[in-house]
Amino acid sequence: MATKKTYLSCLDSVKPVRDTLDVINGKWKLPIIISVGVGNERFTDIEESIPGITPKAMAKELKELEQQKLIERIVTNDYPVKITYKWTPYANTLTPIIDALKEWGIKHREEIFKK
Amino acid sequence: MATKKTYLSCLDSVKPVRDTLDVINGKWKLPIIISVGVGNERFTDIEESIPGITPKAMAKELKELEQQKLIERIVTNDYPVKITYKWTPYANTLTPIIDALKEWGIKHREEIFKK
DNA sequence: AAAAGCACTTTCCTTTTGGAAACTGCTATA
DNA sequence: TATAGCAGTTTCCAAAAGGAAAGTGCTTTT
Repeated sequence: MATKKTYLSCLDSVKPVRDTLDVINGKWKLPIIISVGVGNERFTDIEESIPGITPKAMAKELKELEQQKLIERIVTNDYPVKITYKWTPYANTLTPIIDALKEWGIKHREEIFKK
Repeated sequence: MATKKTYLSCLDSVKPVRDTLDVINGKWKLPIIISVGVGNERFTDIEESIPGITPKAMAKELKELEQQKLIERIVTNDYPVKITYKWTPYANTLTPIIDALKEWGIKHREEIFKK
């Protein structure tokens, strides 16, 4: 009889982690979420607050974040038309992730300079 | 006088978050870390425990995780030579991140099915 | 002797990501 | 009237990521 499946299953963790990564992956999604989170609402303000981002990346990522209901695009029909971006309530659920990533990044930088 | 810098700075958060993302980015790094974390030690065991991964991706990501001192590659000079992969102590510092991503993934899936 | 297991590597190819630069159409300000 | 600001779009291109499939060299099991 063939011996099989010597490995241990880790799908309980891997699957939900991958579901999350599918939403927040990429270089720019979390920086944009953070920038909007601190109060930047206008396209150019968000853009200028994130060093290195291009308007092309901005537009693409903002569209995806809108579809995922994490960022809301609001058009006010005053003169002139004003476009603002805001967190949806659902974006708040990401704060534990952002905090964990931020804390690790700070410690990691210390760790690197220590050596 | 020109009015400038209407945006709010978010570099305090964006920079460390990006430092972290530079380490754990990509589709496979966290799944591999999780798999090794639950006790898979052999190349093929890790590979089989992560649906969809190829040996090519495995080899590349394992090398990077080794360089980053998150996974240790251990060669035992018995007959036959045995190669095992293990968490370094530093990998333990990632658990808050993994937990946060896992929890969000579980809730997100519920959220999607609710609608 | 043949087949299977282990730990990978190699080749080929497609898709995705990323960046630079210029451009658009509208409005507001100097 | 010219310039600047806003919210993007478009083009071009290079680099990176991702996947399928086959191969390698060694060992162990049947």
